[in-house]
Parts: sequence; C-alpha cells; structure tokens
Amino acid sequence: MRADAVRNRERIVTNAVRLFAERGPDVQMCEIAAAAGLGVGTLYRHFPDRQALALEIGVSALRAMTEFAGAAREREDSAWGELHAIVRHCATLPLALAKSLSELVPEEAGLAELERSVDDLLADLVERAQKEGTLRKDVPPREVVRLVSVVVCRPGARADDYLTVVMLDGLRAD
Amino acid sequence: MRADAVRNRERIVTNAVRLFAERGPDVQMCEIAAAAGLGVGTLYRHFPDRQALALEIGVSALRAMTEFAGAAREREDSAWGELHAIVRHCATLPLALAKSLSELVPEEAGLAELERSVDDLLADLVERAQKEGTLRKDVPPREVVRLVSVVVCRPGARADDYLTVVMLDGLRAD
Amino acid sequence: MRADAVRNRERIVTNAVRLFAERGPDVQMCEIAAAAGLGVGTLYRHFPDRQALALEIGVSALRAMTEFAGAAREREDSAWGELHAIVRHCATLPLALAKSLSELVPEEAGLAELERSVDDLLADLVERAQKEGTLRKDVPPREVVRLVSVVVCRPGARADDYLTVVMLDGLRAD
Amino acid sequence: MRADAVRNRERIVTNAVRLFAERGPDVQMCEIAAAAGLGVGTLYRHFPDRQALALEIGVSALRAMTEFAGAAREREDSAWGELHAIVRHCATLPLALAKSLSELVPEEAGLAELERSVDDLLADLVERAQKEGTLRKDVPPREVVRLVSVVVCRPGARADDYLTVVMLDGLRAD
DNA sequence: CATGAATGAGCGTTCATTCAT
DNA sequence: TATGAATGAACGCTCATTCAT
Repeated sequence: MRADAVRNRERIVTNAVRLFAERGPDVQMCEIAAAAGLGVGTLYRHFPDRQALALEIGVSALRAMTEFAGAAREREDSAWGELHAIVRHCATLPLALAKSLSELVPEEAGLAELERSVDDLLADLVERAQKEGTLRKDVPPREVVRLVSVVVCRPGARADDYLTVVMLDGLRAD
Repeated sequence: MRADAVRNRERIVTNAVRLFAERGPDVQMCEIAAAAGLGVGTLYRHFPDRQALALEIGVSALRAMTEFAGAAREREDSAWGELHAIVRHCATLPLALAKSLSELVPEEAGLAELERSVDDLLADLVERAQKEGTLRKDVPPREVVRLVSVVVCRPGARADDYLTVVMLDGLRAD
Repeated sequence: MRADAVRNRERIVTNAVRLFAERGPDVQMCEIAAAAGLGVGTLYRHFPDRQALALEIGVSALRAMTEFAGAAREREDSAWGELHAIVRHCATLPLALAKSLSELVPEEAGLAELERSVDDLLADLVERAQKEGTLRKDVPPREVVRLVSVVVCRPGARADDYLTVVMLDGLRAD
Repeated sequence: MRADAVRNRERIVTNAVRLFAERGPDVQMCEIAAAAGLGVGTLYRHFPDRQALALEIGVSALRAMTEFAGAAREREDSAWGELHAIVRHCATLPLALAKSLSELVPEEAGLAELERSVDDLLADLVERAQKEGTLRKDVPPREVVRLVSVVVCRPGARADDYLTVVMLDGLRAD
C-alpha cells in the first residue's frame, strides 16, 4: 500500500471518529470526506460503504478498549484501581462511540459480539472488585457494567466530572 | 372536533411517542402514521410537519413532568422522597423522550426553554434535599440534575433497576 | 333540486370563476369551497371532479359569449360596432377565463370545440366588418380573431385601456 | 469545471427553457432532467432548487434582452427601427419566458427588478420613437410597453405574424 | 344533504453510492 | 489512483378525491 494511501486512510478514520463523536451517527459521507480533505470517491475506495466505515471504527475502538483493560490489569494493583483507570480512559472516547455506531452495522458484522466480549471483560473485572471487597456486592456485575456504560457514554463525559465521581461513590462497598 | 378525529390524534401521539422512544428521532412519518393505523395525510392534518409533532410530544412530556413534580411536593414529606418519586416516574418515560426530540425542533420553538425550566425545578428540589441533609452536599445541584437526567434518560430505564438504585445510593448524604 | 342546493351551486360557480380569474388555473379545490362558504364535500357533490367544474365554467362562459354576440348583432347597426361591443364585453371577463381553463379539461370534453365555434362566430363577424369596409382587409379574419383574443384575454384587460384602443386603431381600415 | 459538467448544465438550461416555454411554469423537475437525458440528482447538483433554475433562466433571458437592445441601438438608425428589431427578436423567445417564470421566484430574488429595468429601457426607446415622430403620441410609453409585451409574450408569437404587424401598424404615428 | 376528516399518489428534494474523467 | 459529477431510491409534504359522521 502506498504511503499516501495509508495517510489518507488514517485521515478518514480520524475525521470520521471525530465527526461521529461530535454530531452523532447521521453525518454525511461527503462531509467526512471533506473533513479529511479528500473527495468522496477516495473514501469509498477505502471503505466500500458507510457500514464498513462504522464497523472499522467500532471494532478498533473496542479493540483499543480490550488492550487498555489488559494493560491496566498489569499496571494497577487492585480491581478497583483498574476500574478507575478504565472509566477515566473511556471518558476520553471510544466506548461511547462504538455504542453509537452499533446501530449502523448489521447484526452479522459481529460488532455486537465484540461489544459483548468487552462487556464480559468488564463484568469479570467488576466481579474481582466485589471479591476484593472494594465494590458493593448487592448489584450483579452485569448491571454495574451497564451503569458504567451509561455514565461513561453520555456525550461530553469527562473522567473527573461529578457524574463519574458520584457513580463511583455509589459503587464503592459500604 | 369530531370524536374519531380526537381518537386519531391520540393514536398518532401515542404511537409517535412509542416509536421515537424505541427507535430514536429518525423514525419516518409514514411509519408513525402506519403504526397508528392511519394514512400519512391524516398525520399531517393533525401536525403540519415533523417538527410540530416532535414539539407537541416534547412539550406535553415536559409539562407532565412539571405537574408531577408539583404533585410530588404535596404528597411527599421530604425532598429526598420527592426526588425518589420523580426518578421513579421519569423512568416510565417523558424526560428522556423530550431530550431526544429537542434536536428536531428549532431553537425558537421554545422547547429548550421549557427543558431549562424543568431543570430549574429539579435543581431547586436537589438544593432542598441538600439542606434537609439527605443528599450529599459536595456536588452542585445542577450536576446532580445532569446525573439524574443521564441515568433516567437512558433507553430502557426502569424505576427499580440497579442503575437507578446505585445512583441514588451515590447521592445519599454520607 | 332544493332551493339551498341551487344557491350552493351558484355560490360555488361564482367563486370558482372569481378565483380562477384572479389566481390562475392552480387554485385548490378546498379554497374554492371555502370561498363559497362550504365544505369540500359539498363542492364535490355538485361537481364530480376538478375537470367538471372547469368544464362547467368554461362552457357557460362561452355560451354567454355566443348569446352576447347574437344580441350585439340585433342591437348594433355595423359589424364594426358589434366588434367594439364584444371587445368591451369580453374585457369584463369570460373569454379569457375559458382559455385559461381549457388546459384543465381533456380534449374529449368538447370545450375546445365550443371555443372553435365561438372563434367561427367572431371570424364571421370580422369578415362582415371587412366587407362593410371598416376593418382592414389585408389580415385574414382568423388572425384578427387571434389578435383580439390575445389582447382581450390578457389578465387585467379593460375595455377602455390603451391596449384595446391601439389594437382597434390598428384594425380599422386605412 | 469539467467539460461534461458544463455540457450537462447547458443541456439542463436549454431543455428547461424549452419545457417552461412549451408547457408553462408547472413542469416537473424530473421531467426537465429526463428531457436533458440526466437524472434528477444532476439537475439538483447544478441548481439547488426549482427557484434557482427559474431564476437563472429568467435572469439570463432578461440580460440577453438588454444586450440585444443595446446592439440594436448601434445598428439601427431610428428608434422605430430599434423597436422593430426588438419585437422581431423577442418573438423568438426570451421576454415571454421571463414573465412566465417570475411567479416561481420570490420577490427578494430581484427578478422583478430586472424586469422593471428592461421595461424602463423599452419605455425610453418608445419615447424616443415618439419624439422622432414615428410612433403615435397619444399613448403613454409605459402603455406601449405593456401592449408590446402582451403581443410578443403570447405563446407561439412569431416576428412576422399578423398580430405583430397589426400592432405595429396601430402604433405607427398617424 | 352537508361536512371536513382520512386517504394516498405524486412532487420536490436529499444523500449513499457508482463511475467517467 | 483521486476526484467529484451523476444517479436514483427514499423521505417529507401537498392536495385532489373519498367517505364516515
């Protein structure tokens, strides 16, 4: 693949991510292309259709999540710490985006499956936090994951805002 | 107004509410009409355009909120109790919807203003709860309102689900 | 036919004539009905569809023309005088109207035929005027009729305006 | 601009002119597109909406008129000659069209203003003809302009037909 | 019989996608 | 290969016509 083709593809993805995040899933293809400083045709050369673009973005965001979670596990020395790190990181972007895009890709594409695997991973983390006694035990892990998702995926979420803090306080054991 | 016209108007509103809630703000007009068992023309006779429909629904949802809040103040004997009642009620519907529709109506329509007045009302309630010592004081009232909105407006929210409970626990003083 | 039904029919025709004349052939049915102080349903009871209404108006306007021409022949003592009278009368309304409506009715309805018979009548009149020496002879009668139609059918035509006068001067022999 | 895009734009304009002239201002957009051998989308790429198309056509027709009038002034050696030339030219097309389109564009677009400026130009020409003694003086210039417009704008007008001749004879001094 | 609410085909317009340049 | 012009299916909305009240 030629160097400039690679650069173009990256520009498309970067700008698509930004626009999808800023303005929701209805952004027009030609606007994404324009934001990347390219013609629509070039966009379509890289992604056969709108779904493919959404899929690519969703998948890479979720993969990034998985990787980040793995790294956090190495770095942090408590499940609660991992959770904090992840929440802080998510608020920077990717999970919210992936959710907002999932309405654009069909079931078969497997994005939902990937989402589920990220949820599994988080549920597992929550369970560990419950076991280590830092997270309240009266809420099923899945539900904690949903709560975290909701709070973290709201548009404009930031790691240190009151909402996140209150949520974490609500989750802490005791 | 003829009896059946009234019934039809109600059917339109009911179905529009349901569809907007279930599938977001992009539902097609003719689908709403079909869901109500009517032709598009009928829908347009009752609501001159898509905005008008969204506005009607948004406004009536917010008005219902205001009324409910007033009634709750009579009925409950603590601000915390009022908040519980409202959260429980919201989860049944209206606030979430109004927010999701606000992107469909132009600024001048005044929906945003109405939203703000509901937020004021809630912020006031939160402040009272803080004064009576039932709600933690380290979060500004406005932020509490945002949190409540986010949790309550997520699609599929229910009064008694874990998310709501955790959020309320996170808000309780101490 | 009941007395009020007759009155309604008349009101419809009167108002339709006025609206077609004032605003061209695109007026909406329900506007005509409203102008007549009636519901659309009533309009459709009297005229099965838009064409039927147009036809009725066109036909009666042309018949009125024919009658007027006949009366003028009795009354006036020169073909030139008849022509003057007719031009003056036309400018009050009917011919223009009939022409503007003819695009609304299908060929088979026979409006065109009626129009042709009125044109014949006028052509005959012109020929007589040429024979009596009051109207220039170098223009074929049919062409004179077309000229008169154009001038008289322009919206806002009046019997005594400059256009009519110039035309008549242009037609006078010598 | 690409060569074929230019060609397409021209094809659209040409066909729109023809269709508006032949069938009045109600022609459908997709018919214009089809007549040009193009899809609707292409039409809309060149002209954002129906008004824009009408405006373009109207404006360019009127500009052509102005230019032609200027050229005629150079070429002809009497105001009467200029009038003849213009009438002959108009009958080929543009003025009629512009008038019929003016109902499609909103007041602000300025088409009416342009029309007025063309009328001014003609009125001036008429006045000069009156001064040089070739055109009857008992009709105000504005009225002459109206007459010329009516006669020349009738659908199917031709420079050498009897109507035009009679009109000019009616206008000649004495 | 009068009414005006309901209907739905049809037009103007948008935008994802294709393809000539 | 990159471009952006061309395409046409699909959506919002209108209005002639029908039919329940």
